[in-house]
Amino acid sequence: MNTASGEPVEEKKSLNFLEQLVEEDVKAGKNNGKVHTRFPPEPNGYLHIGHAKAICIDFGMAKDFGGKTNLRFDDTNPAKEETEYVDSIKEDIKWLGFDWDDREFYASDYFEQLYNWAVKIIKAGNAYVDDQSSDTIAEQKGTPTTPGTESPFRNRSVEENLDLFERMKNGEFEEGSKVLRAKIDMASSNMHLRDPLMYRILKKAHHRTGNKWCIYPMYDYAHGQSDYIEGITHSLCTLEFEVHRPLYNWFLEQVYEEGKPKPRQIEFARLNLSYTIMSKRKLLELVKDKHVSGWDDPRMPTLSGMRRRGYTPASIRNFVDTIGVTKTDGVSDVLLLEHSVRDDLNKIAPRVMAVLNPLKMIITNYPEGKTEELETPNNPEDENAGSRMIPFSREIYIEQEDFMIDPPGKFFRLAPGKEVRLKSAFIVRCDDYKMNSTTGEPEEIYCSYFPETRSGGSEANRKVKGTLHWVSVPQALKAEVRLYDRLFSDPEPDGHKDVDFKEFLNPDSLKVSECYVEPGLATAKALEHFQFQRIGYFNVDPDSRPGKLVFNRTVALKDSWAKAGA
RNA sequence: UGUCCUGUGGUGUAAUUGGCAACACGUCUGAUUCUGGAUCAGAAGAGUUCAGGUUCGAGACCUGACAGGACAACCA
Repeated sequence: MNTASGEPVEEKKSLNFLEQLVEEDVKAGKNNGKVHTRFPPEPNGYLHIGHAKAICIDFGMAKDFGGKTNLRFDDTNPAKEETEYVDSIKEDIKWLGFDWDDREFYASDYFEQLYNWAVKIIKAGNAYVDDQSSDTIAEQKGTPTTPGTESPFRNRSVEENLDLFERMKNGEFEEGSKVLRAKIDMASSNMHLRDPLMYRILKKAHHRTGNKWCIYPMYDYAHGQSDYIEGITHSLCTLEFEVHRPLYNWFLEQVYEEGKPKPRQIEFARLNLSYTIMSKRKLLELVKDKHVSGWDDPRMPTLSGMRRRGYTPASIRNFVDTIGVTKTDGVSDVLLLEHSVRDDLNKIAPRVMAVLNPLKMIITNYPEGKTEELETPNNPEDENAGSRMIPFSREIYIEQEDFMIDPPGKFFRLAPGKEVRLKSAFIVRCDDYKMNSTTGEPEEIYCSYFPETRSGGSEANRKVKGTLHWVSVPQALKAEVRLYDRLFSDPEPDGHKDVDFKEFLNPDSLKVSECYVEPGLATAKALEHFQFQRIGYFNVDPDSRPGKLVFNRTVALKDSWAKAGA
């Protein structure tokens, strides 16, 4: 944008609350004005659209302030974590368009350091080994409204604690028989400060450290210290960690050395999407119980599922950008997401001819056996997209719903006696039709065409209300289409206390059928995007094979005719 | 009956030393179109959860309600 004088005008976009806080820190010279963030997934599931928001924020914030972002796997629980998830997470972040360079870290890389710091905290008298069972510890925790009670082991000597903790590490005790706890305040109004666990005994192999350790640090202890080790300045996370912040800071103070970057935790609202569930546990349930074909089922809100469905990285980034960053948790409408894909695909997806529910049209005055090639633009929204040739002949398929024997007033399509344009071809008039005696539906329609109305021809400018897409019968390719719809029929499937979210599974979320597509699609590659003209955006499923094409519907085109309730 | 956080059109957000509530999506008109798409023009829709207070002036500041969310895993 420019002013009359040619001066560039800064498009003033207001900063979100996170950017404001970070900017204040930078201006105040904290951490020498540096900004370094991290994205810390736990490798226990696939990334979903909610993670995409966090990724965009973590990487975007650093980029905006000239800093870097680390990828750190928060792998402190060997019982749940697997390498399969590590690989998929890396693939998804790259696909989304972000890069961590060589800064790929693991909390498990820090186990030794974390252990040494724990020893230091014990020596300072701020941690102790507790011999009680988890049930007893839970009981002593109190409730949000009543204070907890102190463990009888709370005041063991430093020497005894040191000895016990080392023996815990050496595997001398059974799983669950001892834990290391921070000694803070059993009466705190913040439950997380009531002597939280730092370490538990887990005799399980870890996906990276194998059997080297049999004690593993808890999230609160490991996460903040990992931030500190990596020189993270801003530890951005979701709102549910808000109450953890005092503990985050407490642990940090135990080991902090002057002059080093001091990470600051700031929380933002996680993404909630209507008609969608975001819980990893529940998504896993859908996979395990075979309600979907896998983590990458195109109906899943996972990034791998959305990629397969035909969502583009840009559409997801734009979506995240439009919903913004705040501390108010609400539910964003999937409509915004869908608008975002349409918007992106409209600009980049080549238009092709495809007929989902074929109805044969015979053009009675077109020479039998003749075929001609007609030129059609690849994408009218993109001047550089060029054009291609498509075959036309005496018999073509049109969409069943584009023909009505007795149409209502504003029906712009084909009906007996009416004229319509065939996209990039001719204007035709319907003269007659044949009914199928068993179905009671039209089976074939007979039309005459007007040779001079060919696109670019002398009568091409004749006004007709409707334009139909079509596919020439002899050259048509048969393909499979998978028509996807929302996985759930309720706006908040997991928002009902007494009803299981699976009750809201949409039985029509997938309809598989056959269609006819133009011959040029024979060479379409997996994940390639197209617009099936007048129908919707589709992409090629990885299941697709030469001779057995498979298309997924990403999202339908907006349809004001259907919406009018016709 | 605790502590912390949050309340702005249907939805998501904006209003940066207090100054006539803005934008996007959606909705509805109309124009245009060889996609009933896209595009363009326009309209409706909130007086900012409520009640007090400070002020010439409050969405913003103060007080008190109310509503929603988070927190009592050897999960992250």
